[in-house]
Amino acid sequence: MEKALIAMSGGVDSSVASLLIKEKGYDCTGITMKLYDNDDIGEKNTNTCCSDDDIADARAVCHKLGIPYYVFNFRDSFNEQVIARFIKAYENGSTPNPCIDCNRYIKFDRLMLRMKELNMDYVVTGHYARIEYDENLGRYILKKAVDDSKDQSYVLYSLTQEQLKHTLFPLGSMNKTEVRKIAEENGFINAKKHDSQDICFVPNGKYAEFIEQYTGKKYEKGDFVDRNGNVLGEHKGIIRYTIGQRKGLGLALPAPMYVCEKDLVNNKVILGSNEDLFSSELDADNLNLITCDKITEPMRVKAKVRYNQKEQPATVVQTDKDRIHIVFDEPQRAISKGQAVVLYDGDTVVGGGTIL
RNA sequence: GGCCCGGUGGUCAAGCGGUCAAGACACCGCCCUUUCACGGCGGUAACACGAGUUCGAUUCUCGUCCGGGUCA
Repeated sequence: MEKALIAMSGGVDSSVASLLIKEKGYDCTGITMKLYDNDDIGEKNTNTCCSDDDIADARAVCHKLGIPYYVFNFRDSFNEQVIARFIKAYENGSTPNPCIDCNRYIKFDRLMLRMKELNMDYVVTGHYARIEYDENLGRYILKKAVDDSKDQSYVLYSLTQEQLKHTLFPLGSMNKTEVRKIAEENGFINAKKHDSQDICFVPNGKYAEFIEQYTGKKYEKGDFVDRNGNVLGEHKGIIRYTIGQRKGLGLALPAPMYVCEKDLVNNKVILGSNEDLFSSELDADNLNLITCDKITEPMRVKAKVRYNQKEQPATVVQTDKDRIHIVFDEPQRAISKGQAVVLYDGDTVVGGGTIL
């Protein structure tokens, strides 16, 4: 009997994933990764991912399913691989996506290693995405979820062949409504729990405050300037802004202005109109390709530059071992350094990288 | 002191005789969302003061007060 290690957050999705995997006959073990202490982030032990409540929920579900349950302490890895990168990215003027790093370095790396050490076969998560083995390619491929509105393939583009081979996403072909229904039918305690949102380790949504508190640093104020260099006001520290941002500028202007650029050297934030945000090319590194080893000639794909965006037609070229260059058919809004570009061929994830 | 310009929500800023007094930014809720953003919906909130003209004044006139400019 194949052994599955199920990563449970305490939410509905991973709970239902556990049930489905168990029904398929795997030898299951449920676990929750302890990624940080709420004390670390100045929060009460409620309402955040990995809180005591979540652990209790996950444990209750495992109990109901009759499978063993453990908590793994991954605080150190999470600190180094996710939180530290997150902070460093903002300090460098980028806009990080910590969920992607968490998948890349924690769930499908640290956790997968542990799974292997335990002589198990699969890591199971509640992600909405599909993994298939393609005979023609001789490769595992990652595909979008059947429920397009819940598709999470974007945050999984970094998975390697080895990782895909040892991963199961039981919810990939389910609708969210079905999942909730199954949870209710099975009397899961979290059947009606709301979906997660915000950065898990910044539950109040104020990431800049989190960074300042965590690092003990203060990020210098500076000028907001327009594209001609005219000073429009004072910004509250460059980490607080991302490309395309409109709200939170605190400026009284006749028309909406958006963050177009961040000038770290001069500590300036450049503002412009919405139209100023569009551009049709980008470079990305940190390349991970799933459907092939290498893009040998210009390739037509659909690509997206943010999680919540529909794929856009584009042409990709690989410019280096680790790099690609993309030209979109139509200019895209607010392409932001640090976010991921993910390439699709229909429902299949070709690969992706980090925008430079 | 003389002359000129201006005083509309927390901020910026429309309106210039009859408007439920625009809009933007901020703020507060909600929606969207496993990132950050964008976006959508809703909410709080203003015509400096006094006296005139007028059926009616934020809008016209005159004072007062307060800014800013300018001139000897």
